[in-house]
Amino acid sequence: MKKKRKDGLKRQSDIMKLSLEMFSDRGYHAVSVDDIISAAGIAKGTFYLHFSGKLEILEMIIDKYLTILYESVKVLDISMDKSIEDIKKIYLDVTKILLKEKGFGQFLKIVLRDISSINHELYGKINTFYVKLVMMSAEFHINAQKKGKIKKELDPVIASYCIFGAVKDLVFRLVVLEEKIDIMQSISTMFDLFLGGMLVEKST
Amino acid sequence: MKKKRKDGLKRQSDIMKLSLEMFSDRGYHAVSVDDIISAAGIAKGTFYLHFSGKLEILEMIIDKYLTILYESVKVLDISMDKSIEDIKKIYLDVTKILLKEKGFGQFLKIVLRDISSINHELYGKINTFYVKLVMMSAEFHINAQKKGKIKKELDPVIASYCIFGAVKDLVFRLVVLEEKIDIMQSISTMFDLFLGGMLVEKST
Amino acid sequence: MKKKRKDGLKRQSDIMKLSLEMFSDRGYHAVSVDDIISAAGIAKGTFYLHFSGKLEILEMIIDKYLTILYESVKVLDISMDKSIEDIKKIYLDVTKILLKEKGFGQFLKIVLRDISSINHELYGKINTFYVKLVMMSAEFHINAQKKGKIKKELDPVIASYCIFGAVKDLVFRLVVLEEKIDIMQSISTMFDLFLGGMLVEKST
Amino acid sequence: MKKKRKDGLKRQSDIMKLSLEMFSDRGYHAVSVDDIISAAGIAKGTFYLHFSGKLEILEMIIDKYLTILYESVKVLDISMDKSIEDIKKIYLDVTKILLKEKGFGQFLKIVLRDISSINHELYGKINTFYVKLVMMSAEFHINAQKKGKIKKELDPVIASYCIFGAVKDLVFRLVVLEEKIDIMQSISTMFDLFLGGMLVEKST
DNA sequence: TATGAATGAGCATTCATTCAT
DNA sequence: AATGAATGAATGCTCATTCAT
Repeated sequence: MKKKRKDGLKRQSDIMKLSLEMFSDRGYHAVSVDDIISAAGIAKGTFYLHFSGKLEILEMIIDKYLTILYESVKVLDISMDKSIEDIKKIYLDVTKILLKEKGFGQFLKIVLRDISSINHELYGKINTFYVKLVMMSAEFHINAQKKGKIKKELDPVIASYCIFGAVKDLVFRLVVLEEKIDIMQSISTMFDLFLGGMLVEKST
Repeated sequence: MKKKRKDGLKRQSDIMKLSLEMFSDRGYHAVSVDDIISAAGIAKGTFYLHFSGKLEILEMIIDKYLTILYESVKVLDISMDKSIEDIKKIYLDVTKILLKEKGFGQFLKIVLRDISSINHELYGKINTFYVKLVMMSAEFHINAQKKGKIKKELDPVIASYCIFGAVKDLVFRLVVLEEKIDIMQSISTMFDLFLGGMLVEKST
Repeated sequence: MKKKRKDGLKRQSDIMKLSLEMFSDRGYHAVSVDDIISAAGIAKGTFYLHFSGKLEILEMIIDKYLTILYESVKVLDISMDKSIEDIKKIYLDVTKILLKEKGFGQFLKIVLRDISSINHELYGKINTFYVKLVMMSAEFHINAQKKGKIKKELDPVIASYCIFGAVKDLVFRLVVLEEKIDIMQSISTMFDLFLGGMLVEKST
Repeated sequence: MKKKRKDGLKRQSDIMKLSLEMFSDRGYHAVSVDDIISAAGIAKGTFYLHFSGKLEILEMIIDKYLTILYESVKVLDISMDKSIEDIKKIYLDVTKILLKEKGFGQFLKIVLRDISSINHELYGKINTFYVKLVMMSAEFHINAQKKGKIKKELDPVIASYCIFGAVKDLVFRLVVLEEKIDIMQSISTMFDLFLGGMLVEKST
């Protein structure tokens, strides 16, 4: 009966925030529109006033965070010429900023757990970004290879996929499985592993 | 109207094969029991004669392939003392055998794409196996570290997670995204990367 | 296609009235939700908008009439001190009022014919009311015994159960079996029987 | 696989005994043919070899006990001329014999709890027997009225219905509700009540 | 903007019964 | 006489979406 008037964008943003949390907690498929509207305290019609359906909410969530990520990546892009230590620092800084927002973890959880099984071109968007990251990494490798810093015989794309595969799995265990992981040690080990390899150098 | 009689197990196995294919093609959530029975040309009742529900089919599929995988892993387990080259060969042999069966690829697709969003303790089964593999790898590392073949400063568990993360991502792109990937080169690069690292050794 | 809009409570009440009639006519088990919705000319969803299931409708019907009955009983409760003739009159008045509403007869039919075979705690509600009635009667007996109006050697609870058993059977034949019964004579005979017994008093 | 051959009648009787127990415990509607055959350890087909369906089993059970009851009633029928004490004794004897068989209690439970809500002419059979009993009682009353033992102003049929209504309710509470009831006292009170009434005789 | 009653296709499941073996 | 795989109509229920108010 009450017609709580709100600024349209504010309401939309509220519903998105709430949906993100519910999707993250219970999975996209397990959350119904009814769940969302009763949690948001709005009527059915109001929901469809703001979104064309359940999928659109997810799309908007994905778009929102993807926009942020593309922005963040620009910073890395410029850094092409910097040293590994600088890169490392920038990565960590960006990561810290992103993880500060609660929603980003929830976004990651949905992306890593659910998106691939929803399909609707949505996975494409995510994958496009992922591939872009990998390719940036590959370009960086090529650059470093030209400078003689990195082994020339390594395929830069494949190597990049390996690194991001390892990182993705770490994030999955952290965000989706909620394992207690010593992140600093994990990252440190990853750097050592990817930079120096496992084999003991044979001293001649 | 016709009652096509079959041996109970044969029919069950037929339905499972068909379901596996449909789950793999269209995703677990997108396939309804109706889809399965109309594709299988059987009546509703016949389905529920063999399975308690849609989830049970998936469980039985998972169990079937997990059993095969646990069997396959036994072979690797014994190989603890062998050289890296031997290990490499055994892995490739097992992989070849597994990939020969069409169903195994479909199983992998479901596992990598859908399972994490279904949850129902089913993901646990898969993860338990995955962790077992990682731990076997870690034990192998420890062994190799004792023999001085592998760097002692690398955490064997984290390193193993990195390797399996990279491999998982490769398989995902291969099986789920159906990218055309040069597998031999990918594996070769992965070996070089993980064994020798990226950095050019500074010759003094 | 058309969306006949109604006040929520009005529609709910309409469905209840209709269900009551159908349950009464054909028996609770013989009436499916489909039967109800097609008779009511509403969609499946509309039914489940108002009721959580078939059983809930019955529960709400029971609750509605039980509330009325408990209200009616309050009148009797106060009358503890009155004479048998007064009691008789009040009983008849209340009965007349109740039987005026068509639904009450249907309610009685369901209660007497179906409820005991549905069980789901629902019978408990009915039985609780029935026992309350019997106990009120027993208290009245005790009162009358104290005043020397009624034989002291009769167990008041058992006697009350006898009376209500006889009445219940009468109502059953009237409402469920739809026998043509001369109610006034039946009640009159019952009063004579229970008050004075069957045996001819031996005059000395 | 095993084809346990049994005498047809023995098997039929076994299934009936089992069904009776299950119907009595869980209610006719709540027991499926599947329940029966799995409890009996026979195959679906075997069941339909002996019975045309679930309802037929119930019918056969009802018929069986009704036959016994009609037999028992013959004894009472002859006793028309005997005294109240003799009648009382015969009733108690017959009751004792009947209650000795476990199945009779189960039969009563089904009859009093379920039958009226199944309807299918089956209730008619039961009711016919019930009415026969009532009418026998009425005839006895008339007889006794002629002999001046019982008040002439009481309608013998209505009075009989009262008595049987009271008895039915007692049996219901005993068999269906499984209340702990002092049967001897109940019967004793009932006799006192129906024979002598409640009112204290006014001595002049 | 906002509401919430209404929709109906879709889904999972049950179960009495049939019939080829 | 016995089996049990197969049937399919029937049933209960969900849920994204629409639309009159």
